[in-house]
Amino acid sequence: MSSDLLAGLNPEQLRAVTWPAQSALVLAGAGSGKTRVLTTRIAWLIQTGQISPAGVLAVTFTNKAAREMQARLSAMIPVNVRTMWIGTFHGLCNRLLRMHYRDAGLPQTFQILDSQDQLAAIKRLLKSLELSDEKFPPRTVQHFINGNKEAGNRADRLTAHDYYGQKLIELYATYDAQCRREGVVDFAELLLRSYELLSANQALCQHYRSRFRFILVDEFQDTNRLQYAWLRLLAGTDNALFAVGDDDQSIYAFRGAEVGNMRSLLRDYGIGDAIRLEQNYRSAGTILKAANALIEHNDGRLGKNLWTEAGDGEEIRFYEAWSDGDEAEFIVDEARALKREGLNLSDMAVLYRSNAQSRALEHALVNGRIPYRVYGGLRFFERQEIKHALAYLRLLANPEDDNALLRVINLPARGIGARTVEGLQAASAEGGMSLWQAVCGAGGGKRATSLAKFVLLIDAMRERSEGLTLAETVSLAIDDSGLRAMYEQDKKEGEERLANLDELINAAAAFVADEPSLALIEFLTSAALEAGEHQAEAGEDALQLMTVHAAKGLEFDAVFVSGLEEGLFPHENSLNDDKGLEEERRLMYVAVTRARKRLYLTCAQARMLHGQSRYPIRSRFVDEVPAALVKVLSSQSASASPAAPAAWQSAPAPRRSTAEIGGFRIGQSVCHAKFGLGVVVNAEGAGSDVRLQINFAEHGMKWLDLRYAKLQPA
DNA sequence: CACCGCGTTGTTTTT
DNA sequence: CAACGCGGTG
Repeated sequence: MSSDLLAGLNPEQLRAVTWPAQSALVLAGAGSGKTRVLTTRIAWLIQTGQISPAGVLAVTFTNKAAREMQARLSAMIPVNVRTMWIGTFHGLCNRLLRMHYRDAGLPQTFQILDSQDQLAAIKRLLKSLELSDEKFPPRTVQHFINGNKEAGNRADRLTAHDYYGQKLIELYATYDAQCRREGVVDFAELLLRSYELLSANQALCQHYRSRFRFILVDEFQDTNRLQYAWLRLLAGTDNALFAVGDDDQSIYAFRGAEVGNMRSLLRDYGIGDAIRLEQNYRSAGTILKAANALIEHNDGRLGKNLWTEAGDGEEIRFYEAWSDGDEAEFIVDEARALKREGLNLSDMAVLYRSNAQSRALEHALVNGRIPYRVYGGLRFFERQEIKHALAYLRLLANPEDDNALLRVINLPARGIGARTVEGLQAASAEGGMSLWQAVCGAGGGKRATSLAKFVLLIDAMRERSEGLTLAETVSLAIDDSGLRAMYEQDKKEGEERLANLDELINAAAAFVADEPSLALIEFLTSAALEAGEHQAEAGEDALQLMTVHAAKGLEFDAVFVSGLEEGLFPHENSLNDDKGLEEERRLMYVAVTRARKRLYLTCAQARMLHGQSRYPIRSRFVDEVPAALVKVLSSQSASASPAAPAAWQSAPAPRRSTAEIGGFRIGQSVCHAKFGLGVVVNAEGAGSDVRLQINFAEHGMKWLDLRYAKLQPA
């Protein structure tokens, strides 16, 4: 009964769940029961007969979120979730393109390029066009292409005002031609292609419009322009677009997310006002007050204030360490203490701005014998040995896949070197054929022997794989290609890589294809689309380490937000404009709202970065937390400059609490007998052996040894 | 063709 | 402090 379904919802949640068949924007704060609202609404729509399961279209950003939604739904109502279209934008577009590959102008076996593959393809293209990657950095080209695809622009619709721009457009066009020839599709292409498929094909579009009367979108603040256009296309004028998001948690603008889509949605669909979910079920009051105060510093918000029925709870703890090592040791000690108090390590997280920061933490954790687990970094299907094995499989499925061929034509080494490959590329460009065709057509000579052997190898593999199961095929590819033998030779990393290859065989064995005859194609697709969620946790209770980005959507009893220093968090590359700074602040907001009971903020007065010591000042975000909510924990630095809460509430001007080194501080103006006026920008050393880096007005950057240099404050 | 060593260069990340 | 890319040598 629907009464069961709706039981326990608060009034706002209830309003959102039972919203009539119209478009809506739900502004869902952190910990306000967003996923519950989304899934309950789907269940309610089905239960009240407003749609059939096949009429559900629900879009998420990660596969994990999609799976969670499916799991919760099948727990709520007896329904086959496979009939529903619940998935990521890319997953759903893939589904669409597979079903209508002819209309979309794609081969049935089209494969998906992940970002790595795309970059490799672009590098290859630049090389074949003899463009220096200094003038055309591959990453810049990649960014240009993806940015334009996400704006819905094909190369032929672009115009340039200068030579450089013109070249980029040409590159874009040539890249697309290359992808078409090879039968591959990048991530942005999945979206753009399915957008074009629907907008060019009235009947098809109408079919889906009448099917998906209710479209639900999660994490709407993270959608880009093309994704919003795609949603609008499917919604047409009659369907209800139900979007859930939080502008304060928009942390992916750097890769094209448009928070502005939230305002656009209100305008485009004549939605009077957003439904606000502001009651928080996660964090203690003090933590929420801190989060609210912090995010208040941003402009142009849709506006929202989190509150809770729970009490204030504990104070927020702030610790300013001497060094990054000291900071890490502090965290280790506190984690150990919390564990003694009965908290599981897995209910505690250490968050940081960038991955490089995990090193110092890991070092201290190993020394302190605290088990930990680092999230992020290399994912399963991105590992090189896995990529190599997949490349052989892709060649079996489609020998025209130049990317795959180049990856493994000489791996393991079989006497086909760079010069030979260059020759092949020249031949393929000249003859307008794929590399595989060029390999097959190579003439006589010594080189041709090794090339002919390679053709024989791949063809033999394909023949032998006939009638085999997917797992057997994967295993065969690993063995026959010589990959296994190659890694068996490798003393250093071979063992782990072999284990991963075996894991790949296991994954293939567990893979269930929709269409058995396409099992290999489907397996390769899912490898690209789900680069591999982090593997199932080993049983051990471990402290969780991850970037703030990776922590979005998660929650922990205790959270350490570390490295709160200007230049690190907020990151220095974001300090140039207000937009960048505001995104950093939202990142901080995400970090703070991960904590249920206890929140630590930590920073260090000295930090190793890029092999150099830096002496940063405390992050402005620390100062944006009201002092009354914070308990400053004593440290050695506290005695040097007593950090009385009142003292660090003198915002907005950041106080200089930099460590002194040799009587000088970073940022200080100094005067040198010979070089004149300058500013201290960096320092290293200790005791009497101190060196300062100084930017002199007249003489530029210099390192000076304090023992010899005659330096005085200016 | 393969390997070694030097110099450069460093965000965040899902699909 | 790393990881990666390039250029030179065996």
